Amino acid sequence: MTKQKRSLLWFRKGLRLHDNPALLSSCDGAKYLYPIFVLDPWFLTADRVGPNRIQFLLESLEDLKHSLQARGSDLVVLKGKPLEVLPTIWKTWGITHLYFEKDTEPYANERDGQVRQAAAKANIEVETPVSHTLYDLEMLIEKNGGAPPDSMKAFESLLGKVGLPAAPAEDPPEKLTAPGPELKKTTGVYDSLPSLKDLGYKDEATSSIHGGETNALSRMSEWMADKQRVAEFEKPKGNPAAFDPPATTVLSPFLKFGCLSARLFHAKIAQIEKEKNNHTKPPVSLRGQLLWREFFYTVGGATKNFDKMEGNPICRQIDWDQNDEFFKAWEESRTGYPWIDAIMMQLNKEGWMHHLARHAVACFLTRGDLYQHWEKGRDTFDRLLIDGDWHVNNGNWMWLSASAFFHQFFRVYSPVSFGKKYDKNGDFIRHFLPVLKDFPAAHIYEPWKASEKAQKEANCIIGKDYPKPIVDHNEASSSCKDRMKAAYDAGKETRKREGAPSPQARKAPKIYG
DNA sequence: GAAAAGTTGGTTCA
DNA sequence: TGAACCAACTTTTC
Repeated sequence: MTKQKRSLLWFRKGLRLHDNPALLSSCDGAKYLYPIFVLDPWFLTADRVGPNRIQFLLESLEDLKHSLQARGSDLVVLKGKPLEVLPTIWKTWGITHLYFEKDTEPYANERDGQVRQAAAKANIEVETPVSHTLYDLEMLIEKNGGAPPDSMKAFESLLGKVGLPAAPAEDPPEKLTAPGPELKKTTGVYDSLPSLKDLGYKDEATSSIHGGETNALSRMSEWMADKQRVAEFEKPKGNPAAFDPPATTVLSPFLKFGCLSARLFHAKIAQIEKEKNNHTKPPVSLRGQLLWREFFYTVGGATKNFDKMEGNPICRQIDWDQNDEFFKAWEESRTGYPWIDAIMMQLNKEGWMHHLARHAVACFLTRGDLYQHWEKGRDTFDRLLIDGDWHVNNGNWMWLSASAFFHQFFRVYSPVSFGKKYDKNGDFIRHFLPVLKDFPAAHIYEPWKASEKAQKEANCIIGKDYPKPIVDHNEASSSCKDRMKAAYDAGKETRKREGAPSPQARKAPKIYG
């Protein structure tokens, strides 16, 4: 007689019921279903993940729990290293099958490999469907001849061969497989979800963006109700200074945690594109934004040392400075450039900025002004962004620092003109840097140029109440450009000497489990 | 091998 | 507001 099927459904990302193939398979023919989330202490330190993202996660878990309960199921949350927690509970619950969504981040991949091994030893069947990305990345790499595409153009032509992404999975049944009776009686499970404080966080969350599948779906519907806006979406034309409301969808945090399925979002956009004769196209269109995410996932998953400069075959080797004063000033909104400092305040408070605002501060920290290493800025974003995503974040930092993908290092954003172009009056600065709010529009982007009298009238003395600029942008950017050119030239010499990395050398490291 | 393109530059001048 | 110019990278297209 065969054993009764008892499914363990391990949520990590993919915090949703819609388009969730792992959920469907786990219910299929099962006697009991045990849905869990494991709070891994590796993530739960303020220097690795800030309170805004953890709060967003907790809200997403709360929402998921309610949705599961509404369908006769439940969710329990445990704390500990997955490799220790999982074997304990699958023994206690007599688990026969384990389901979780595939995750290609290095930490997750390593962790999941070990979990698979432990599961195999315990005779547990494991199934890990792809539902975080539009495509199975392994398949994309294979179709591309074993190496990742190195530009968006190449990626688009690869997608041309592969076709459209699969449709989202069907919705789960109204009545899910019931949880086993011992689900909540197990040692170590949280009766109700822990708070930030319970998890050891001293600071409160300050973001106005709140997590969960319910919020994700309503935000998406609301945004897409205006079909014309979807059809005309053109990323480079967005306004980085708009914050109430922002110029983009702000769905990225929901995609990061899988509260929203990329495949569902893609299908909804494609539907509108079908209805409209005129619509923008990738890479600038709204659908194109999902393709950028997919591009960075594909390249990031198949490039050695993707999150480092050294030993990274696609990353230019650049002689970045190490100046902790500069870096701290950037991180703590003390550069003396209001446009830059206001964006960094938004990052700290909201855990989200417009894409172009990210460009402005990333360029300023690296090739534009301060010549600090992109890895340091990457770490700050990774800690503070609610949507902080390993693949996308690393990819974009290499892009902005002209280390990979983008090479026109002589195009530098001005920390004064760029913001002014969109927000002449400086409302964005006034909101996020209230110390400057009384400066007239003529001085708000360059308050150090205001006379002593004007500074007094604005109740803000530059050098005392708000810092003077830490560098002269014209001097700094011109020196940065010279150094970038020298670094590029040196790299060219090296490549000539050693030859470009062969496709073989660029072959994907085994990180797809 | 030359020309054009590359999701999102800045400044100046009419 | 838009065109010309700045200085000049790599990849793609022809």
